[in-house]
Amino acid sequence: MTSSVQRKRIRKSPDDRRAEIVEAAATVALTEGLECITLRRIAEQLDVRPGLISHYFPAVEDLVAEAFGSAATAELETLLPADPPDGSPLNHLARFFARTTGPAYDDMSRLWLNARHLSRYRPVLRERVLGQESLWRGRLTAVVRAGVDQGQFRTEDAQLAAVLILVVIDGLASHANTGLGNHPPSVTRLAAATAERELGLPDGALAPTS
Amino acid sequence: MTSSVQRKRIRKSPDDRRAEIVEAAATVALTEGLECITLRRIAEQLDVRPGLISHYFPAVEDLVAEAFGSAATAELETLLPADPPDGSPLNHLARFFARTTGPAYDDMSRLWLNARHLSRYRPVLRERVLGQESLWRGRLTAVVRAGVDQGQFRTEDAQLAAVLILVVIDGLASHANTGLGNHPPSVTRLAAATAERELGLPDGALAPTS
DNA sequence: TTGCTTATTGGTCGCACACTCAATAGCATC
DNA sequence: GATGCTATTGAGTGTGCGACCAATAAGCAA
Repeated sequence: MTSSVQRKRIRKSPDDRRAEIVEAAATVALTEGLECITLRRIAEQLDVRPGLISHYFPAVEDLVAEAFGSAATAELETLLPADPPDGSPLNHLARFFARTTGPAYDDMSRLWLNARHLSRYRPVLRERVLGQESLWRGRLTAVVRAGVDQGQFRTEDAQLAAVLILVVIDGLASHANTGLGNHPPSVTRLAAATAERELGLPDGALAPTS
Repeated sequence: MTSSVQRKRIRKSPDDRRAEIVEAAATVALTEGLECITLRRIAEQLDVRPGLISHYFPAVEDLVAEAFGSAATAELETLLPADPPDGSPLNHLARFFARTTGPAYDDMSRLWLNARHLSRYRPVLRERVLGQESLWRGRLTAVVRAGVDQGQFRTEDAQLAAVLILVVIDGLASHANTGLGNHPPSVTRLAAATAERELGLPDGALAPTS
């Protein structure tokens, strides 16, 4: 008959709970960074006990990888949906470029930086990052290829062009990350020009001239 | 008369000790990452007690910033010496490009990634990163400007061109970091072509055609 | 040689972390 | 309403971290 107050327990199906945990972790990853994914932090956010997180993810590293994968997949689906909605490849690419160089992409670009760095120490995360890179590259390559097929783009190697675009975007993001921040639009314009040239597009076709 | 064995103490001048500590921390930063700069780790490497490190750096964060600054400055001095040795701006730039996209730059490129990410949480480090960015940008801009003056390069805005080159290099490094690793030389070539175009150089002037 | 300054130590504190596991209570099923 | 399965808890372990500080010895100056 100890006076200890017992905690109200809410019991959920393993699938639901797992999904909840991953979602919470993905949110924390995007807003605070992957290293803030701790048992305590996630448990607090879900109002459960740390032990429960451990129960579903015996090793935190697995949860970290899962969270990154979840966030990256969701973001990619927004940027370049698998089943292309209406619009030409040029439209899709222009939107992709505009979004990934815009402020709405800040969190995700930070997360990429974060994940790439951390993946040096965490093998499980590393695999996920490689997987996502390949996914993003594939998706973008498909768009480029479609554009070539429709005569909108002209390039020798679609995949190579896609990688170049990703490299340039990552470079911009990497620089922006410190907060030199929003480099003058001129840099973004120059980066766009690089992509435009590679795809045989006229100046300003991908992003508005500043 | 306790039987505790007393440690042999080696007493050095504050300046020497400080320099020693920063150097050790810079090495750790380059090889293991900035988060491995801990009182215990650095103390162990120098064969002193953790308290001593605290004595010189009451806040570890300051040591981290110092270590990054030291490593970055040393690297820049190697890549783009302040007092240019013999060689034309084109030579200097070509060497800079070759080195920063080569394997010898791996550690430093990882460190940049590391520092940019960490600077999100550590204000002191952040300031250092911004300072180094400005330093690198300035140094590279000077080279570009010299090349323009000598008629080797042709570009409207030297600083803008310099930033674009840095962005492309960072993008390559960021990608390479995960270990997709050494992307095919073709990507590097494409990146070089971007810089060449921006500087009004013929194809292959900056880096050998693959 | 003696004395004094101070660089260095050793010990300790409090905190946050991941991980473990027996006990327990929520809930689907009958 | 009773039963059984298991999702969830509570309590605890051990590790590594930054920070603090009184005591101490190294080595310079007198």
